[in-house]
Amino acid sequence: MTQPQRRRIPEAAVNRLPVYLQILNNLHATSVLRFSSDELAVLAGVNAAKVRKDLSYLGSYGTRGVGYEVTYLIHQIKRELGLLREWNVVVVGAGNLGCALAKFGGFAPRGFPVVGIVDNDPKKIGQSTGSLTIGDVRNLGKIVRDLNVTIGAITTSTATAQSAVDALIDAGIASILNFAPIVLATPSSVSVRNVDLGVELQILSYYEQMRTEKIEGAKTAKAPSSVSV
Amino acid sequence: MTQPQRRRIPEAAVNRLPVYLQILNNLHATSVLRFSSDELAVLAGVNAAKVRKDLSYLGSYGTRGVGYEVTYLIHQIKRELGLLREWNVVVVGAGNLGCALAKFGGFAPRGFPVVGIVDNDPKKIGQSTGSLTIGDVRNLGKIVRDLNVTIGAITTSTATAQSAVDALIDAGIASILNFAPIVLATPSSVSVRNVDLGVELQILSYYEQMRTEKIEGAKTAKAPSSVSV
DNA sequence: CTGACTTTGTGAAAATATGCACTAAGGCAT
DNA sequence: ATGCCTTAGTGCATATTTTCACAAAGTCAG
Repeated sequence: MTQPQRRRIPEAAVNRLPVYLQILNNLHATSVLRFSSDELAVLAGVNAAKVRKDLSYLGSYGTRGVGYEVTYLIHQIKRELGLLREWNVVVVGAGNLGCALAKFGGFAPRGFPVVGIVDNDPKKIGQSTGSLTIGDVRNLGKIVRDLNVTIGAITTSTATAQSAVDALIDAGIASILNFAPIVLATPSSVSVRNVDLGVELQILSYYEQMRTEKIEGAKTAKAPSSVSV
Repeated sequence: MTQPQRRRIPEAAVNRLPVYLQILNNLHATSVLRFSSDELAVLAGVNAAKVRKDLSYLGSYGTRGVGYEVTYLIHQIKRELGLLREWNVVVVGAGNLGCALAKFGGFAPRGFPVVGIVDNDPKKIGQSTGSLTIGDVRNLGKIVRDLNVTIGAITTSTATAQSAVDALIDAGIASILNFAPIVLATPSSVSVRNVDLGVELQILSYYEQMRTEKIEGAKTAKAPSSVSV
């Protein structure tokens, strides 16, 4: 064992680190230099002990009696999340959403430049969207190789989403952001994050209904106040 | 206690029910009449015991030795999630995303019609997007009352998201779908679901980095294969 | 230098969630 | 009818996550 032995961070904590990072970036923008676990906890809407435990997975970067340094912690979270480098993204499916993602410049500055977009529709292939030209999904392997892509975003129709993910996996992609409302079949070595507004609305519906019933009858419903997707 | 005593469903199960529903709707569309917990488990990418336990929170609606009826289970999940009625949605923030949500007809048929959209920009107020006219955010209270809105979607800039949520809460809204990359301050009686692609990409980045390191060194990284937001 | 005060880092307890493995029930062939 | 086969429902063990509560470690005033 030559390396400083990287701790495996619990999944629940990994899901919160980007939120902390977001907040710390804001603090930094407003010239705040230091923060305590309590302050971050309030801003993130979580328990202070949870903040400390989450941050402790990164190492012991706080000072007792004082707190944490904003810029230093930002660096440590970025290091842990792999944000000290860029990860190139390819979009599969050049519909409304796919083109919007390709045009939207907001990801490049955060380290996730969209470097390619492909479709299977001959009418779309060759057209341009933003600064990109829509490629042929059959060339996905070459695109991934040539442009050093590591993340694939699926914005196809539901019907073609599975073949899109198959193509991405064939091309060697192991990280997928899926916008199609379908559960993709993937090997366990591949990470998939699903973004499905329908699912989110239905979850809200459940707790809304609980509240409605509670008012009418006398039930006990406890909804999670805030959930990060 | 007059009612048949509604069980409180664990949060983790609530998050999965919409996924099951999605799959069952597909099965129904392909004329499948029955399914076993095993079959649904494969399609949903989860453990069969988990499927059975999740479905058992709805009641005992399966038949041993046979399985579950597709249409009956669809009905039961909808009932539990509160999807037997419609929930009206108002969009706050008439930018690209907000207008896209207003125009996109995909939510109305799933029970979440977008009935209003508002903004604080005088230049936008009065213009139309899809079949809706952009209203003044200062009239939110009236809009919510008149159109019987229960869910608010925040698609404003990050800077105005908190005032948007304050306005929604003032108007009596308790279910919020937030697209702004910020943690909203809300009373605990309000449900918030956050949709933040930056967060999703950063989580993918973490596991991608783990894989990369694993290949170079000899580490143990275990990424969750698929996660529903 | 000392003692009061603050805040981290972390064991340990509590709460949730998962998954195994078995029992109970129903269908179906004989 | 009988008995085999299948699959739901669930008790229980395990794993994960959250929270508490306190010792350790630092700052700072005097």
